[in-house]
Amino acid sequence: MVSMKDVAKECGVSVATVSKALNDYSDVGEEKRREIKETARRMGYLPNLSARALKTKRTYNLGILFVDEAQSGLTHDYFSSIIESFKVTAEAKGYDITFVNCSTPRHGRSYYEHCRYRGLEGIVIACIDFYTPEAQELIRSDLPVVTVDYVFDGRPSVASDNVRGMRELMEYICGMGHRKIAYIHGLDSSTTRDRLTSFYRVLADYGIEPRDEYVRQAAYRDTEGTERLTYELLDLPDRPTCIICPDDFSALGCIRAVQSRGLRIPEDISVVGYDGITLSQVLEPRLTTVRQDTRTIGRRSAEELISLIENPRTTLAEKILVPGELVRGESVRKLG
Amino acid sequence: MVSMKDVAKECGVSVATVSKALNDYSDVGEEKRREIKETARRMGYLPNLSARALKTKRTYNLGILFVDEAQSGLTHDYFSSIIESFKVTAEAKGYDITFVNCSTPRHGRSYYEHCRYRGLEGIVIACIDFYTPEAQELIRSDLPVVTVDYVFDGRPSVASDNVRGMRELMEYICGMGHRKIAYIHGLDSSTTRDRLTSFYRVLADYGIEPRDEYVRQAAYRDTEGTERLTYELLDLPDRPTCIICPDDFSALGCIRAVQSRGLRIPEDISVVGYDGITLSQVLEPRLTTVRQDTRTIGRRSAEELISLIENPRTTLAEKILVPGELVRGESVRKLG
DNA sequence: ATCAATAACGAAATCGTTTTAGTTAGTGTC
DNA sequence: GACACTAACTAAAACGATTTCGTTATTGAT
Repeated sequence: MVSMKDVAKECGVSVATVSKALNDYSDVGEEKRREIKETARRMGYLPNLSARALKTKRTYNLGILFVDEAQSGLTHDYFSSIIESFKVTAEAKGYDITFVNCSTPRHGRSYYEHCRYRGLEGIVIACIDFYTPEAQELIRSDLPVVTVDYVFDGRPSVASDNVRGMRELMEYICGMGHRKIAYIHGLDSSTTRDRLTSFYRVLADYGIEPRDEYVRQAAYRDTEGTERLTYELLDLPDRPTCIICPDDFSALGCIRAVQSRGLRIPEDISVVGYDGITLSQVLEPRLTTVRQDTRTIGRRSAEELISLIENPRTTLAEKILVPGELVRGESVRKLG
Repeated sequence: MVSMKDVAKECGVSVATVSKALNDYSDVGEEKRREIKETARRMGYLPNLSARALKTKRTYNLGILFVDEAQSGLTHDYFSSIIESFKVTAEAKGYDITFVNCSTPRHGRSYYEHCRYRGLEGIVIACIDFYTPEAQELIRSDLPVVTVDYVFDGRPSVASDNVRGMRELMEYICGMGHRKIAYIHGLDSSTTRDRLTSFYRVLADYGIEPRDEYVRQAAYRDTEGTERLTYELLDLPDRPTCIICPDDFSALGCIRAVQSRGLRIPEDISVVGYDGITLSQVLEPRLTTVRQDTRTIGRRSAEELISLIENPRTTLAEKILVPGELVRGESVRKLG
């Protein structure tokens, strides 16, 4: 590998001058600067990041913590899209992205230790169990951290506005005349709680008495669980006219159940999802859902994180809420 | 940050001794070694990767090149699963994974230059256009490289065995009595060519005359294209009894078309996909498809790459073929 | 001519490791 | 007691950049 020393020798100057020329310091002549830059290019010089990082403490490397337990991480459309958008934004600003090692390697380091070890300048955390001691250590640490869909006091976070999203979805459903609305919600998390809150509020707004037997719980993306619970809902003496699924993917389970009972969507029963992933719009009928703005969530996370790194003193908006968008598919029937 | 110097001072020894103790060199006393390791731990010492890399030229960082043009990268189930598996394997061996920057940042470096700059020790390449000059530069470079689903002479690659996979699928379809088989194949690539080869071979094996009007082309994962082509196939005077889609996801388009013509799967027409992603098994009816072994593909890619890095002299198997597995769903009807 | 200011460059220290080549002290042998 | 060995440690030179503090030469003002 050709180093600054080589370039310096070639140009007959010192390494200091080469460094300054390449970094556009003011105290190097216009002539020399051009010559040095040109020979560096010609010789195929590439700066050595390790050496630079050693001096400057800057690695221009961001970490992304993202646990994929049982296929629900990288192969999870919602989070994958967020990551993709995060990546694009960060790269445009000159940062690279490294996965935070989570399969606890031989050295047995914690997330935090691993981030320090790897020299990551900031971390975005998404799609993990935020309540493990290890996760908490990282969130509370001195490293710049941005969390996605989870709010920790005093730390910046970017989240989908589930309160508003579910409100819009519910108002649409109620506006279509539905009064018997079932909600198969996801496992407990701030996301789930926000959506539940809106679910009950809108019911109240419309003067609808909430019914316990209409509210069930399944894991996100669990098609089998949602399928099973749908059967239960369909077997109710007074069955709902609309079923809200935890998310678009699990809605597939709901759809299976409905179809195998010989019912049609939306003629016999309405079904809605949440997320707005591509899948939801290629189903027949097109699913009514709330599209979460993953582009913006990813982009804002990156911007926030980088700003945190580059101007540590700045007080930042601590909680960024990104609104979703109601997608009126064809899976909700107008009643009455 | 606490460095070796701090640990050395605390223990009253030299940095050299600390380094040797921590790296288990033989010429440091058992007593001292234990003491040093213990104080290092107690003081929260973490090795500085940049400094180490500067000396040893080892970063324990692998690159993954993976272009996500128009949502077909990270949000692509097949490749996402491969990456996930690659990641797990590599991390278990002490390596971290960094995305190779592909959105050409301000410095305007090529893939290769970026890899060198970032100090990546090896690269796995998947899901990109292998025929760009930039990609070729990287593939032909002196960096350890493993390609997925693409074979370049003399360089190691890991690929799904599409020849065998399509053969099994076709033999199953023919075995079910189908003779009028349409194939909507993907855009040209070695994967597509392998599958086409098997498609025609099995037709020949069964003495079936290939019919041009049954062979169409759509982009992978393009539901709309597949939907449109399905209409064309259904409108044929002598329409096929079975349609092979480019992949599971695009099969959704095919299914839409079939359903909106009022036809049923598999009673009126059989439909099969390829990939075996989760989606395919939660559809109604469950899709007949070929499950590609993403776990193995990812794992072998990582093993191959790391072996290439750690024992550069070793001559390795240059092309690793990973067999898939026929998944007999419910979407192919038995004829006759 | 003198002095201060500036422009353009270089020497050398530094970042935190690794590693080579010693050095020192202790042990065993004859 | 002299010798060779070994065990256990250290000093110091890298690695490739950045950056501080000089140094020198030139310019402009007086």
